[in-house]
Amino acid sequence: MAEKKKVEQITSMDVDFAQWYTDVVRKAELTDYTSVKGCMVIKPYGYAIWELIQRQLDDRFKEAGVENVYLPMFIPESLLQKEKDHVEGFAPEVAWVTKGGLSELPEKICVRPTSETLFCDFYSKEVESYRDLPKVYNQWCSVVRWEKETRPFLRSREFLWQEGHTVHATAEDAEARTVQMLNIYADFCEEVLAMPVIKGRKTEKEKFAGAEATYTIEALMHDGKGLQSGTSHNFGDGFAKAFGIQYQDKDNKLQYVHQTSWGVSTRLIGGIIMVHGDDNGLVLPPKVAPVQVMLVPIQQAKEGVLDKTNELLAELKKDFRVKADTTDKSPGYKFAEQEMRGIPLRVEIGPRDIAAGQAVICRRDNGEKETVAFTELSKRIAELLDDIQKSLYEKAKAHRDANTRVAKNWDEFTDIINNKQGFIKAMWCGDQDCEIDIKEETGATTRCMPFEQENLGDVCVHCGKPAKKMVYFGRAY
RNA sequence: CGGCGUGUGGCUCAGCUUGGUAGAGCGCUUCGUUCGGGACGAAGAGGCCGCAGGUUCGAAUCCUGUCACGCCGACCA
Repeated sequence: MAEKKKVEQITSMDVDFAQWYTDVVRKAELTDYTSVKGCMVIKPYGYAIWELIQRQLDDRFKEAGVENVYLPMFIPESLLQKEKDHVEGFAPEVAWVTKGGLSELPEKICVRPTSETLFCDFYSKEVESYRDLPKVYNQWCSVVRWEKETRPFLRSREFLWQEGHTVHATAEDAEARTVQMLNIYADFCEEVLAMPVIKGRKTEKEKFAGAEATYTIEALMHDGKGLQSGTSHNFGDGFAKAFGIQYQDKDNKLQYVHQTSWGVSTRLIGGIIMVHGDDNGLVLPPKVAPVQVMLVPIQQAKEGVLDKTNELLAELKKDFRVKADTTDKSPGYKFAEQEMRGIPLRVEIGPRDIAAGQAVICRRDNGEKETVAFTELSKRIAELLDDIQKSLYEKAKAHRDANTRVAKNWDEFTDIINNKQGFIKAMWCGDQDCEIDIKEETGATTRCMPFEQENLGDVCVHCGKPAKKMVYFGRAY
């Protein structure tokens, strides 16, 4: 039998998707568990992905006029409680500090689950005149939410994210900023993460605690479940009234500001894994791959092989994130290892190649191999990385489209949920009780009311009352 | 918070039913041979069996308690 010896094979995604995910995270060395439940070590390779996300997203923020700041991780209880809906939404998952050193604190302090209240407190002092507006601040930080069930990247008790918080003079300005940031997220996901997303608005039930409107980008994972990948909230003047954030306008009248907030987290890494990964492990889009090209010398003890590898490494380093694997492992081991880590391209350099003045390039996404002359290597690698980036997006989009179905009536809806998974497009009456019934009966939630509405009929898919909106439904992470 | 499950070298696990000086594979170290899809040989290092009580001459093993982690639900990025 030509059966290869498989050392510690990962679980197939078709057998058990959740186990597959856990295996990939562990074997690709993205994270490790710690002695605090739900808190993970993000290992160098995983953190490098986050740094690439951070850098490229931050660049887009800066282009959009965003300034970075840093606020404390502690919020006094009294401050958290100023906005009623907000505190009710977050209270069940807040971690509290009750002691400082050996003495009880006079007032409990919470570890930020999100920083709206701190920003509001800050803005109430910072904003006086219409000339002070707008303020477009963002912070990169971690937040803590005491979740019951945790999974690496998808739901941890402490996670890394960015949270933007803005104040504006008018409702129109706030709305424009909310949508602008959602568009930045969507473009980023599609162009950098190769992850297609649906843009839309959350229902009243699903919106952020304290928000007037929540916009979202929703992605479909390989197993047919949805992932809320980023949100942008318009707060109107609700927080401003709770926190007394006012400015004097040109007519010398006091006005409340209008606010927004928006965020994406390390959950995006979970999205990358579940959108692009396969049974050989992680598959990284070149734009977020810490190593885009791995050089693998074959018979590296032979005269000239290592020299050529190092020569190519030095040359390619100018244009790509490239490394050479010169460990003593066998080539087959290295191949499998690099596939597990999702490295987009592998370049094999052996005695035969060197004699012929060429190398073998192998793509992670489809396994295709080709031989390329050393002189053409850099050019070809650039082309291939570009092509992989595009192919991954196309493949993910094709998968999402193939798993997005229209349900015209309740029979169709339940059939899809029970037998096919994926997104369901259906008409909805807009009634929250109906939304709750749908969830209880099927486990499906409203993912969003997409900006791009289609008319699929006149009546609600569940209750038959007149339909108000076309909604994406699905089971979600 | 409910259900299920698991805690034994770095990892995956066996041993537990029927108590008697702690095992395997992988990984790791050193040396040598290898190298085009997870190579091989030789010699080594490494564990008070999650924790605390109890039973016993004797506990990884039996009893009680406790903690932790994982998965599935409900809640949530």
